[in-house]
Amino acid sequence: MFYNHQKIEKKWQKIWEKEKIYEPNFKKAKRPFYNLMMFPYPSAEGLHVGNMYAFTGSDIYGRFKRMRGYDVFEPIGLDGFGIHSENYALKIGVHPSKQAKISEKHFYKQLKMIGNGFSWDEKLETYDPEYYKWTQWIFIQLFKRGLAYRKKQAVNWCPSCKTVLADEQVIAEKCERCSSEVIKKNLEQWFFKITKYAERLLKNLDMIDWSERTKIAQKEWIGRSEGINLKEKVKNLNIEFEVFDTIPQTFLAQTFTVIAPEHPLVERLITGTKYEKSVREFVEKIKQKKAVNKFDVEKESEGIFTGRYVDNPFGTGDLPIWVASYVIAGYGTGIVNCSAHDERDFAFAKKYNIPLKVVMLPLDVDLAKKVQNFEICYHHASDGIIQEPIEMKGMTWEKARKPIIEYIEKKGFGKKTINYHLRDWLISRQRYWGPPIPLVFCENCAERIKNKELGIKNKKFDKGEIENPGWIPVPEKDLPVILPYIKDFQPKGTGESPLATDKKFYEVKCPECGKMARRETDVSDTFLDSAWYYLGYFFENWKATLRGVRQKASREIENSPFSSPLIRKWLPVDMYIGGQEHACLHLLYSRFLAMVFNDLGLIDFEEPFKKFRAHGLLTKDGAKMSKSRGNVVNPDEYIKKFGADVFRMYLMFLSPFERGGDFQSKGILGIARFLDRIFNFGNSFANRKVGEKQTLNKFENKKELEKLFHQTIKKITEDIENLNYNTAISALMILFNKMEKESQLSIVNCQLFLKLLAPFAPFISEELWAKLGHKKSIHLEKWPEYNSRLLKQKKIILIVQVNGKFRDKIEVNVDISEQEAKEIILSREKIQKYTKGKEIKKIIFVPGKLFNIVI
RNA sequence: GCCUUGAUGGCGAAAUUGGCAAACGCGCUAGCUUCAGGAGCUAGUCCCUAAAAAGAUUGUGGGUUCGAAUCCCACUCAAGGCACCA
Repeated sequence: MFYNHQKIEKKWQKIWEKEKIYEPNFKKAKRPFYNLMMFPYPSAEGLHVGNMYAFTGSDIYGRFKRMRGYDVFEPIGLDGFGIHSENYALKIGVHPSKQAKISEKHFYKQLKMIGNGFSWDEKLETYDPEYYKWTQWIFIQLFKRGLAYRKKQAVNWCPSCKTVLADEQVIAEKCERCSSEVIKKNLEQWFFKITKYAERLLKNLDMIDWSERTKIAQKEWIGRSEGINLKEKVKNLNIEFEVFDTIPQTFLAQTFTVIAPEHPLVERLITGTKYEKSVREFVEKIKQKKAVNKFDVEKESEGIFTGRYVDNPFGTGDLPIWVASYVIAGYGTGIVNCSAHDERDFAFAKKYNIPLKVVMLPLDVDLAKKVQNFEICYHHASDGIIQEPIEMKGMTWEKARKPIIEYIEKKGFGKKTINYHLRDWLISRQRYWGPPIPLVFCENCAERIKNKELGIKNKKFDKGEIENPGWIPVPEKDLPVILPYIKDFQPKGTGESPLATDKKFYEVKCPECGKMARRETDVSDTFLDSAWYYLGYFFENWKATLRGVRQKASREIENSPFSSPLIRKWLPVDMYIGGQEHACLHLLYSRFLAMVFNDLGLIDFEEPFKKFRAHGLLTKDGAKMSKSRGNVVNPDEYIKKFGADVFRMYLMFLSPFERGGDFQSKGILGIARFLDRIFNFGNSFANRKVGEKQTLNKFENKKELEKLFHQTIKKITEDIENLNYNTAISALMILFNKMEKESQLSIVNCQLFLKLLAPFAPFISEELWAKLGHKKSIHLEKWPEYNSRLLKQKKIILIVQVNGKFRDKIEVNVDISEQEAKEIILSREKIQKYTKGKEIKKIIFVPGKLFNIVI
């Protein structure tokens, strides 16, 4: 019989949706399981095969958990607000609000095609005003607590997208979205204080069950480094500053100091000296080079002497202060003490003939000579021997660290300090398609705050208002600030959003004092939309459930969107699956916001995703799929031709889910054949009644097959739990190959097999299940249990080795003793061939496994 | 430079975590079939060999062990990430 997948799949999509088999009862659910997959952003015509790969992997896990008795919630939505979708709209010349509706239709259609068990009733879109109302609300909560602030600094600017970007969105100096070279611009922008949470973001990583590589990536991005801040004074000037040093062991080797060109102190150091003009020129030159990011670290380590000295607190001579291109203004204090025990410092000193000093030597005499003669730079050597200070002489570099830090602190030279590489999250964007930042700038209120008029009409200014004078949040009852329709939505490149062209939008009265004010015209970063969406599903549902109807939440702001009892019940997310590329973007931002919500008392957890697994990358002919390479695979054609089940199983059969794989369509026929055979096999049972031969559960006279069934159940159960779908499918094949060869299989065997197949091939298993006469969906059936007693073997194959080489195998009782085995084995001809005339030195016997004769 | 992951037949891969290397699938070869389709069935398919026995073989080189794809050391290559962070 021909398997008409197109007809069958359509039929079941409809039935599933109508009968709501994937909609959990949020209130009554006994064993809630939140199975989340990163929701897609519509930045192209449709989903590509990589998305399908990820969604299928997540869905198999969800279906498995559902059959294991959990109330699984598998939501879906679209991250359709923001630069990703806007860039696509720009490309095809359609207004983003119009394109959003088109994408919605197409994406949801594709997502239905793949056969996932989504809760369609709960879907959400981030551009829905009912959704971004809360994105704005969250912005205001952060503002009020002083976690959002405005600051002018050199920021990443994408000349193609014509907007600023967060550090996390700059990948290898290129824009995360369009791969253009990112440059630096000095602009005033909104930031979220994620650095305040650096330590917590780092520490909590030890408590969550995440893919190790994702955790490592976050750890490195946060970049904690412990060191010491040394106090310094500038000679003949009333200037004091600190320098950060992570390797205080060699602090006495420091012979000069370098300062970043952008450092505000540079001006004060040189004003009125003969160095003034040349240093200023140098600073300008470096700034310009840095702006276009054409700065080669290796080749262009340049500097200039400022004419000033540090009054050395250690009494080892004054340290000349240089401006050096390799110092970063934004890290540590932007000023660094330099020594012969640092490669860059060493090279810099050699280039400009600055004197060096050595305080640590290797044990090797020849090498030590070279170090002393400044021929090589000796650094980061755990076994280097410290020469100074005298108190630590003879200690190794590694061992000296602690006592030297104590020594420095005791002498009052400096203090222990921790620095992080993590920077604050740049949140504003000069684009159209995003949630308007819900703030208003009022000159009058700015004046009042500057004049310390901190309270008016019984209302006090909050922390955010005091720290950002003049900036007043939109009252929560007035949310959302609706994104106006602007025909010419193109980014302007002026440093202002297209919203700044709409007078009606930005001319508002100050919500605080009533005078004329100007609304913020920037929108917020897309990653803010997606940093809380996992909560959004519950928020809307909660409201709908309370009202007993499924409808969107009302416009009124309730106490808090997060106070739903369902959030307490369903969160944090039990299993989150997504791409590794979001390790330092979405996954970091989501954790940060959850911590903030936790601090605000909105939620009772601070880690949103208990378990996270990064799926592998699906490549095409060994290369990443991308439009520029022209190797993007369109899944629709494959689904149309072979069916969703074949496509799902083919993708999962490629390789382990967490490793990713290479899409070479030639193997797909194997899976197509396999499902075809299953379909024919299942149909041969179709005309029997369900009740018939129900008792054949016992597998009479088919001990071997019975055992295989139980082995397979065990294997697949474990494999799915570990996301090893490829070997689970292989186990299904092995079992089915055996079943086909059996002449008298019971309907029970068939049913059992279909259940094991169900998470992988939801349509065909459902179709055959129904043909067997079942009224209830197979996806709501109970997952088969295996009998571990049956798996115990009485007879086993004992492997016989001679000198560790495989020579023979014999079937014996599982509990055979060494002596018994020895007698049998040594009498065998095959073995005698090797042992004849040789002395047996040793016998290694692993019970139930192996017998090794050493001669 | 640093970090992560990986390297096993013609290809995708498997190996109970130190105990029969190559399960399962693709491809290929031969035969049988005929609902000419995305065919099906049977047998074979790591290398050397006419075949068998024996042997060699998991990127390279070394080590630990009765025994290594698996553990340790050094290196090579590939993919991805970070990178002036003192």
